[in-house]
Amino acid sequence: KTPLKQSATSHSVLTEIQPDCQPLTTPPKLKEIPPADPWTPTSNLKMLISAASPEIRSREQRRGLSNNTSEVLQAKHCLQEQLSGDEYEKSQPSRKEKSLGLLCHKFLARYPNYPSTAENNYICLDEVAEELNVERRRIYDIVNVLESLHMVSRLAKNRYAWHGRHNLTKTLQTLKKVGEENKYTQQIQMIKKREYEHEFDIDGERNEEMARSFGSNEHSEMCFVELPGMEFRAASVNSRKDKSLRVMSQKFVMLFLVSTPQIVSLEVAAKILIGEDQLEDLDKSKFKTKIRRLYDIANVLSSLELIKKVHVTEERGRKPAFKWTGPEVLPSIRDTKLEATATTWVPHISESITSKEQCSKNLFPSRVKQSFTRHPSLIKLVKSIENDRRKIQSAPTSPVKISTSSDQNLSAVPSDMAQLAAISKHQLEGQSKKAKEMKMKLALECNQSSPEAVPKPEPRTAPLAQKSALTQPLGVLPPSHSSVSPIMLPHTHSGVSYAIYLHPSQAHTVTTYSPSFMLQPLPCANVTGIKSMNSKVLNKITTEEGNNHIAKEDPRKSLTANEKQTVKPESTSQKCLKRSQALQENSLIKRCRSDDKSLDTSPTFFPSGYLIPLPQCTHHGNKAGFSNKEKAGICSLQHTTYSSPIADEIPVTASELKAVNIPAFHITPLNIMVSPTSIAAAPVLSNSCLNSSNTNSAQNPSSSVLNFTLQHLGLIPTGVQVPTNPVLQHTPVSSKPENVSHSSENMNLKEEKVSKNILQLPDHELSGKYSAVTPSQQLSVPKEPQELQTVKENFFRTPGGPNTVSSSSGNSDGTDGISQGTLYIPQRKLEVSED
DNA sequence: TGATCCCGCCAACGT
DNA sequence: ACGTTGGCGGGATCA
Repeated sequence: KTPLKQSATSHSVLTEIQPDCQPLTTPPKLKEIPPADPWTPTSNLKMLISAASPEIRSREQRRGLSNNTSEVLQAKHCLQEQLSGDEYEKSQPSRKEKSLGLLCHKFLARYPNYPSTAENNYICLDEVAEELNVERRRIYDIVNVLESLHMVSRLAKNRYAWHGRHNLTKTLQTLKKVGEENKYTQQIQMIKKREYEHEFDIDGERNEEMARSFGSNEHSEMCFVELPGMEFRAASVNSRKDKSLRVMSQKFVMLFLVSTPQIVSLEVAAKILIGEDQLEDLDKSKFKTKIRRLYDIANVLSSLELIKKVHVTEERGRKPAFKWTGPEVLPSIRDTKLEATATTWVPHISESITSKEQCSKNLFPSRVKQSFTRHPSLIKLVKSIENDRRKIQSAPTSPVKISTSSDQNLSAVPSDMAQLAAISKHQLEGQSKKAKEMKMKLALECNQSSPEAVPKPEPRTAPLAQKSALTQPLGVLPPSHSSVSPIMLPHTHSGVSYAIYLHPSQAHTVTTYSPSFMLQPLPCANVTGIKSMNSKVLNKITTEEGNNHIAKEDPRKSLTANEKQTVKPESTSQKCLKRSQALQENSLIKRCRSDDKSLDTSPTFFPSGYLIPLPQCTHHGNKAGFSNKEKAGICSLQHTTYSSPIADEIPVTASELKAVNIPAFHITPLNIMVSPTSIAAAPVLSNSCLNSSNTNSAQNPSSSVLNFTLQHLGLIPTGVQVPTNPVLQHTPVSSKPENVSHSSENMNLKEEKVSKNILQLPDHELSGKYSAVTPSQQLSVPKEPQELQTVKENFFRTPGGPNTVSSSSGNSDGTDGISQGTLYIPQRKLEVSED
């Protein structure tokens, strides 16, 4: 049968992850095949035939491929099984053979991980379904999750474009950001806590729960997160009523990205995704359905090797879970920068604020509410807006764009630019005052910070970025090292800032790494970004979940785990104590020690105050206003409410909002010297430009300091020295051999109306445009002082690494349901076992 | 058994 | 009206 042959080819491809498997011809090839088959005049007929003996074929194929790797093994197993029952063979392809995971492998095998622009990577669902001998329905399942990762995008009915992993990094970054905004971390904690309480059947103090759920749930609604380049196209083609799978898939991924041990149990995921768990009417059936769906998603994510199945063992028993095995997701440079700009940092601040909203909540409870109420659409809007903003920002600076005068799109830009510039100016002025104030504060709070360190205020504000910025563990830069501190400090001064003082205990929370916290006498120590590295270790090892402990109480109390617990008002805490105590004492102590070592410094003091720039929060809102017109309308209203000082000052029209958002824009026309080869780098540069503009290169810490810091953070091995050029540094950290082909697949960007896109980059690559910077790309970027600065900032900012999770602790005001030291999650012992 | 999750009905949409 | 998508959950398999 001819069809088999086709499938055979795909199987061979199955072998594994080889990125470049036949990048070129997949689509055409597929097409060819059908004609080859004499027996099937019609596709339908063919389908039928294939259906008749799919298992047989697959078997044959597998045998042929027996030399292949893991896949083969499975196949063999299947075969063996079947062998035992000869007669049955035909009847049972065995469920596994039909599994979505396997199907997905086949599907993925057909397309290169990094398709070149040249080839037309179109996917015809019908063809694929046919070739893979599956019903179209199944293909939808796969495509939907791929779409959620922007690995494919729908061009038209029955037609998709294959992007492979080009956009993956960017997508993940975006998802992570959104996840943080949604306070998924806190939600997870909540759920765990609840479970815990449930176990003990403790006094049903629903009050807290109610409050908590209240806070956490609201945003559970979220729309499909789009990438800058792709959304429009897709939107034009199909209605965006996207519901489940796509969105669910994204949310699921977010959970991994914001979790510190990057392990998510199905149960927790399902609850969060359902979102209504608050009501406690855990609809059994609904829950069950959710789980089912999650399995579907997990299967394809597994095929993509982004996650893998594991089991977490708790007192309760073994629970299915998945562990993130995908790339570490670092905040994009751009984002980081923005964040930096947006937020003012105090070195010691260990607190992390997940979202601006959170900030706003804390600061202004009353107002906050509004912001919280973000409608699902809002989030989306914000996202898209942000994206737009980025584009715009990058545009001016991006060399390519400049060079390409030919762009028609550019024409639009100028006017916008002008507006933005004007606005930004305005902002700057306002901010500058505040900046001064900030400086003052900083100076007071941290002796270390030298006046020079304080950069001038930057115009650009990055709303979203804020959250992450706060996340930074102050510990990274020990206060004692005054020289260093300046670096750490974000130079941004967004206008009004508020100082929040955290208790040491809270500081703990901040730490990405929860387990260690409690014991640490010195908050700073905890702060140390121990980050994600741990996660690896954690595997198979017992890990505690729900590490975040938030305590409002006096810091001293929190010094030790025991003490801390004692402090806790809740009865639960006691119980928790019992359970967790032993554990804490054991492993935690170890960790602490190690931490201490690394930290060495010991600022005994914990001035953990951090300044939160309100304006930025506002900006967030502003952003929303910014992008899509339609959305803009909606957004603008809400945002207005945000009420940041700045916002107030400025009329809130949508257009204005836009301007506000883009402040960075004018900033510096960077003279970016980009190496010709690295077009992709351009975006990066632009980012750096923005940030760096304020920053003096002089401020940069000595390389030795940098090295020291990095080493302590575990970002680089002790022996390693970071080259002067930070950019290069990056490589070790994130570099994965994903070679970034600068080539961009030329997704039909043209379609995008976005004039702002300056992306006239010759290669049009999505990644390039959007600044999805891959490690390799970064490398290619010529060193610039500014860039250096940026990189450094990134490092410092993300001591926690990809895993850095903003802890929930932030809300001291309790506005947020979760906040209030009340959120205490008992540590539980988790055993993660791989399957 | 509980964990997985295939299968395909059928509704919501698009054309 | 018909074809495409894809939510959904019964119930078969797997471990």
